[in-house]
Amino acid sequence: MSTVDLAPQELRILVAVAEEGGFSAAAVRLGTTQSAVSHAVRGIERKLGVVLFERGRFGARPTPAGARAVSHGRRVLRMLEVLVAETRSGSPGEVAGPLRIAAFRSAALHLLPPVLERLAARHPALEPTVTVVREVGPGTAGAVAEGRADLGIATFGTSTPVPPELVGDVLLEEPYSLVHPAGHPDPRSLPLVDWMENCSSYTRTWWAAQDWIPTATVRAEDDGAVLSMVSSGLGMAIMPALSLTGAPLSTEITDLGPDRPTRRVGYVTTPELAATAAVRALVRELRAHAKPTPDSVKPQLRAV
Amino acid sequence: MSTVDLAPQELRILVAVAEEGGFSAAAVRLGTTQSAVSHAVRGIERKLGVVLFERGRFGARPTPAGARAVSHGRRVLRMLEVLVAETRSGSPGEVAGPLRIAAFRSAALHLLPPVLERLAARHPALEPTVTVVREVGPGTAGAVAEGRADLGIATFGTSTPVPPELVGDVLLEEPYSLVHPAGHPDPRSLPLVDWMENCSSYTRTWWAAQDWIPTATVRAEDDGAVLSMVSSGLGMAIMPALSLTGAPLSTEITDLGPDRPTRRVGYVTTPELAATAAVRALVRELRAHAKPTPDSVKPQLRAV
DNA sequence: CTGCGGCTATGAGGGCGGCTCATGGATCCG
DNA sequence: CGGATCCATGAGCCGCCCTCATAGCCGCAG
Repeated sequence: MSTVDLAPQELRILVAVAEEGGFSAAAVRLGTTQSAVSHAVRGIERKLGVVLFERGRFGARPTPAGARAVSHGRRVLRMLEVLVAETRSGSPGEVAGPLRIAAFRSAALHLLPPVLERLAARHPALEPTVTVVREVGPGTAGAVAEGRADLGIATFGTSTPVPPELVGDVLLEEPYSLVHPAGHPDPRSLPLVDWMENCSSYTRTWWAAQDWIPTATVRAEDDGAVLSMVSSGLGMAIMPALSLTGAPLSTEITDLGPDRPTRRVGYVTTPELAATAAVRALVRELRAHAKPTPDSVKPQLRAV
Repeated sequence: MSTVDLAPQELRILVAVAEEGGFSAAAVRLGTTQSAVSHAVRGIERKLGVVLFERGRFGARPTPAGARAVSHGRRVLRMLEVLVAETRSGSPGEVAGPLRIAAFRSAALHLLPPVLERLAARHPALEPTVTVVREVGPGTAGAVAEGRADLGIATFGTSTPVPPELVGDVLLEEPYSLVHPAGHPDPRSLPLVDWMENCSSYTRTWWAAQDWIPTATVRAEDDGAVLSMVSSGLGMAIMPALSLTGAPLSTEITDLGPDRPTRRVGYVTTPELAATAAVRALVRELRAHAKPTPDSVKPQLRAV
């Protein structure tokens, strides 16, 4: 029956400690004392009856319970921001305030710019921020789930399942193509260039059906590096369309035919932010921009 | 750049003032003084730079901005509850805490009991509360949208559209049947008994296709009153199946044939609550109980 | 018109929570 | 062993929020 109150300041302390990895560093970030942080964390732990951080020489690491508290806390803080912003703005059509977007590299470079441009034209008071997140491990969906971003541009695949507490939709399904140095006599003799985020779960099955395999495989840092290696004549690569927009003239792109592998790209957000005017506006622009794709593509995530 | 903090207590005050319709009444509900409420509201308004309530002899009514603040505030408070509950509970499979359900009368009486029984068996620590809400005007969906309930059992019809910021799904489609006093020689000669919530948008089109119309129409308070009037021989009625479960033996029910009108009953909740373990558990039980209905029924609400 | 009974607004004062300051204790490192 | 770098803890102070008491406003009844 003991109803527990967590003040916004307390939530900020939790988040800061988790992100800075220690009480002292968190205190610096918050412009307060290490002592205040220590007292506050202790008080919160007593209120909740749960230990939230493991303390040690290293600083402080969240326990599982602490991790849950932090990620919920970030969301609550974000909702409080939204409350203030949407309460202040007179007309409901008026959208303002920050909007944090997490995207993998090629989406941030080639998908988002035109969308954000039109979004800015329609809602000048909106302040979008794009953070590039490696689409490995938790990826962009993880950034959203932990409250570090409001909306993520993600690839929907079996390799990294989307957390069930998120909602989202597929925006487009894009094909992989073969890219190789322009005018090369025998592209198939070149080594295949791959990169970390291309978990190849998309392309693995496709390769299995082919009657030839590349002579060698080279790994690169990211898809941009892959593309520059290909354009330098160092190899060939199988890359998704988004990574190939703006490919240099020294490369040649050939379609892989009807059985080519594809990947689905979409957005992910938290349920509470999906109701936000800012997120809705961005989703609207994203959908409008991705219109070319037939909407026969089934959404992967359910309403509830 | 002034980052504004709203303490949970302040949010509770906003919500209480909006729901009680005045500062004094809100103070009573919160177990504090009218003065504290007045000071708090003034302080919040100064922090936000917006007038949240119109004051008058009548008490206090929220301005549009105030209404936005209140509805966001309720959600933030709910999220704080969730934070505490999920931080404390060790395993994520463990569901506990209050769960507020809004349902129209016949659903509360005939649909929910078996569902809640199985829910209680599976999650003993869950404390469901059912509130009966008239399915007129905003109805159960309104109760959910305003944060007074976590989940609503609603009828999906054209008459009262569901607010776009909610999510939900259809659970079952149930037929209307004719109910009349048992053994009556000519039921059609009896007056038709109708009730407020039966907005008749479901049945109107059906009546239009019939070759007879009832001699007279009587209005009753609710579907329970209608049923008792019918059983007393005072009239006949067109009622949905849920209202007819447990109808007394003195009534007779006749199917209306293949073209009978039907209505769709489902659940409605807010996106942020849809991610909650408690709501998910309830939805799971609701779906399991409503299984008989073919799931070919398309969901009416979208994911975002 | 005047007193009464609803409201809310406002000022003064007090208690308590959260902050700072200073210090202590633990642990690693050279 | 001293120093560095963490977090913990106690004392004291300050500000916020609450209570109490009172004032102002309006409608209503006699």
